[in-house]
Amino acid sequence: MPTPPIGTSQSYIAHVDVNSFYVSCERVFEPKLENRPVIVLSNNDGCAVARSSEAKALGIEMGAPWFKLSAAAERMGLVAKSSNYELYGEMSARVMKLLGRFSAWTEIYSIDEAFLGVRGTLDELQLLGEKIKAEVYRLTGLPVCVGIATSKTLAKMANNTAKHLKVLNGVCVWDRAPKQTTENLLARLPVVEIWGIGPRLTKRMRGLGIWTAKDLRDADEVRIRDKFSIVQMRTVLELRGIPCIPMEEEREVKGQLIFSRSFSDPITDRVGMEQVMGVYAQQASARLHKHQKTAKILTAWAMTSYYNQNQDHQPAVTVKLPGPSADPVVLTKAAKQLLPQVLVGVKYARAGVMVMDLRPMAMQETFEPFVSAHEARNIGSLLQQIRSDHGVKSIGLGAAGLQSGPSWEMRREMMSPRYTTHWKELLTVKAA
DNA sequence: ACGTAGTAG
DNA sequence: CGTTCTACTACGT
Repeated sequence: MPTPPIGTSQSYIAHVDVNSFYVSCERVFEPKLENRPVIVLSNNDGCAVARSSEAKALGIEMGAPWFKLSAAAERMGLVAKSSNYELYGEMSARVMKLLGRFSAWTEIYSIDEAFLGVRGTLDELQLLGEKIKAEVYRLTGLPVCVGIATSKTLAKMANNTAKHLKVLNGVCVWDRAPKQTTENLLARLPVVEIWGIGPRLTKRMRGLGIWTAKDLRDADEVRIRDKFSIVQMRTVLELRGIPCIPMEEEREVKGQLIFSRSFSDPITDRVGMEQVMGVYAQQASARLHKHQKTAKILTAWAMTSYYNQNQDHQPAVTVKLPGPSADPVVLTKAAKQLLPQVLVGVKYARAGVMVMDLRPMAMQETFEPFVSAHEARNIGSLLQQIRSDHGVKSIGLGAAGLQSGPSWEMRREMMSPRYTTHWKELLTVKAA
């Protein structure tokens, strides 16, 4: 008697992503934005980072600078919103929690995307995709598309197909479509549209006669590895439906943390830069404390605007900390080592602090020859405690602790209320 | 070990 | 005048 088959159904990957995520979040709380061209702007209201389909139809590109759009916005009926990351972060958490109901095996890939390990017949998978879409919409108000295939790369491609082909109603199970259809799609899809293939690789691939997803899938994978790298070889196999990019474990903190921002007004002096370094270093300290991590290396940098070609300057320092640390005093001191390189009178448009080589904060009794006096007295934890009780702006060291917002604080003139995270900004509903 | 290139969202 | 921010992997030295 034959043993029963272990899995009668194949293992698949579902890729779920929210349509125009930031715009959709804004629409949940402001339904009059439905069916209108809407964009969400980057920090400082600099450029468009999310566009509704109507805005895309107006020809507004990703990254289009607001100063070039603002004049014509009213005539076009275009609505712009400043980014409200607190709102998006919270909506994202709701979606991800919900997706956990459909699979115990999920990978949160970005703020608005997740991969889910799923099984079933092709028809069952179709129903599952429809169910996911309907439930996310019912419980969060956000529209998603679902792509299902045997590899992550194809699942992404299926999702993209679901977004573009209206007849699919937002769900595409790749292997369920007629062979002829998927072959045509691949033959028409430029390589730059494939996950992992950017503009540089696209150019090099064209040189080898590889223009479409079909060309790449049918290319010799060993040749691809030799001409490019193992990453692109995996892409070739993934396009053939062979999973090569595994589902990743959830990582609590990444290998590095970066704090960087463009300024609303450029910084031209050492005092200003000193304040900025203080703020970033303390933000870094706060995040490290929150995750109970320490860093061994800190890099601080500043740069002039890319568009200011006659004044190009990018000072940077990398500092090996005296020992693994999350201490705000240690980090601030390290970040300020950038200052001697800062030229007075040069217009710095942005700056940042990056901490690397992160590792878990040592337990209490570990031998620590490099502990500073501040650390020994636990000032870092104290600051962290006060921040969590009274808000991140309640306390800080030196110039970074100043209350009045310096001139380089973020410009966010069109920001929506933080509906879901601040009691005073709750949505008001009026009964007719 | 560290810096650079390339990519994603 | 002005064009986001964060984080990864691979590779070459």
